[in-house]
Amino acid sequence: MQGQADQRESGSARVAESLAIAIHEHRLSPGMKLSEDEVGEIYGVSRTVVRAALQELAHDRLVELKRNRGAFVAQPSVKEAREVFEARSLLEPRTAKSAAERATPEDIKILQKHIDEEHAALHAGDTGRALHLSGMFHVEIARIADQSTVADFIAQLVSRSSLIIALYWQRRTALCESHAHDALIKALARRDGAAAEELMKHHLLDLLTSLDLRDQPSVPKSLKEALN
Amino acid sequence: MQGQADQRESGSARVAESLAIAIHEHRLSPGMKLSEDEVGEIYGVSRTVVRAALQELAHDRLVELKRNRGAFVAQPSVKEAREVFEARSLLEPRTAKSAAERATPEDIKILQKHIDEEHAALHAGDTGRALHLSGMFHVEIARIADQSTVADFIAQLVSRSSLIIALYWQRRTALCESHAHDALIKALARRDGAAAEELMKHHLLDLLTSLDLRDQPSVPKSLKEALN
DNA sequence: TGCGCTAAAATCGTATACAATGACGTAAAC
DNA sequence: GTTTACGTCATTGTATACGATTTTAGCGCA
Repeated sequence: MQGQADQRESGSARVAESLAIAIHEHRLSPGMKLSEDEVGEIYGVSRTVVRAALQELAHDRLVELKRNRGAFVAQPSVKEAREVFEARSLLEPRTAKSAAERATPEDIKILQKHIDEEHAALHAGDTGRALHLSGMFHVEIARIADQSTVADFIAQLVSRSSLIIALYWQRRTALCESHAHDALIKALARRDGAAAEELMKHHLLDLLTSLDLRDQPSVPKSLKEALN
Repeated sequence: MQGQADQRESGSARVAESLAIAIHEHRLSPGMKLSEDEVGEIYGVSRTVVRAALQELAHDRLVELKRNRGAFVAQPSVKEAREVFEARSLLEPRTAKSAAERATPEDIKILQKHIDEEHAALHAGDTGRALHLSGMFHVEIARIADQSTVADFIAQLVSRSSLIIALYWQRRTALCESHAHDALIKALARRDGAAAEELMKHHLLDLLTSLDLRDQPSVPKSLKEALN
């Protein structure tokens, strides 16, 4: 995702990406322990490459490395959650504006495909995959803006947002938020930068307010973690 | 820098920080090869920890990892240089505004100390250290804004800016740019958020325009690299 | 039963060893 | 003289081994 450009995907990059997707799709929950031996056995690689992968994920704040204790799927605090969306609100609206001013018909097609797949996944009941694709939509917009540096940051923030949603999402809002993406793609298609910027800004605000950020640090999986 | 919070600084973190500072201070030039054996011998550690450190630096885009070829101090392209300053212009002005609204007298003292040390280093002829301290000033402002997520991004962008300056700085501007930081600190001291935002915006613009971003990709150290 | 101590088991941090890939120099052919 | 093929060397990628730290289970005792 944010790794350096390897022509042939290195072992650690493959493991890191697989784990990252699993986290995005909420198949790995916040707080879960990622034992080096266990992960290595699953992917058929040695602890060396697993450690490299975990370090990469730790750098993206998707896992937390505790010295001599191991790697755990990160559990963003309420403060961190607010910070992530604050950072996104600084980066994404302006980036959406740039994207709107540069979007080609092919770009629009790719975005539309993302949305279609997202709807399909949602219809199939695979909310995890739908969430993942929803995030990819944001990253794709940054890519269209031809700002790979900002795109990397946004990709990282989207990843962390996935963890934040896993922890703080309020169940009552049934309809995920597909309308926002539809409106965005329309603004991009007609190259309306100002509209895209405004839509993205409100979309992020809606996302933030749909979270329940009232203090409860997390939902610990076991009593021990609760009392740690 | 952006690593996970380790209570006791791990070996790789120590090596990575030392290398990062050396890069910030322009003691390691863009394009230089960082042999694992060599670095390991210097710091008295094995290649295992050196590799971890290099991977961390690669994630921050300070070094470039070429598969089966090794690690090299990064040589940001002109496009990357523009992207870095574009990202900074998205993040730093608003962050400076937040910092101004939150700055305590102690914060101002710390910032002033940074400036003083910077001036002292400059006076002592240690331009490398002055440049490093100048970057730390920007990171410190983000820290004052109490936005650690954004602060991490800014820290990474400042690091990369150091490399960009090493490659594209125009020598003719003698006076580094100390006035800008002085003006900023004054705005922060009187809690003038709007002024701080505007000052930071122009400061970054000045920095960008003081670079010579006309295409020459770099100054290769040897003929071979030139023809690679 | 509950608490504290001890020891064993598990897991991580680092070093070393081996395999694989690319770099470089030499030599032969055109 | 230039170029290409090959062999050797150096350097990285991965696996394994060992020591250090933490966790946990067992045991005795209050």
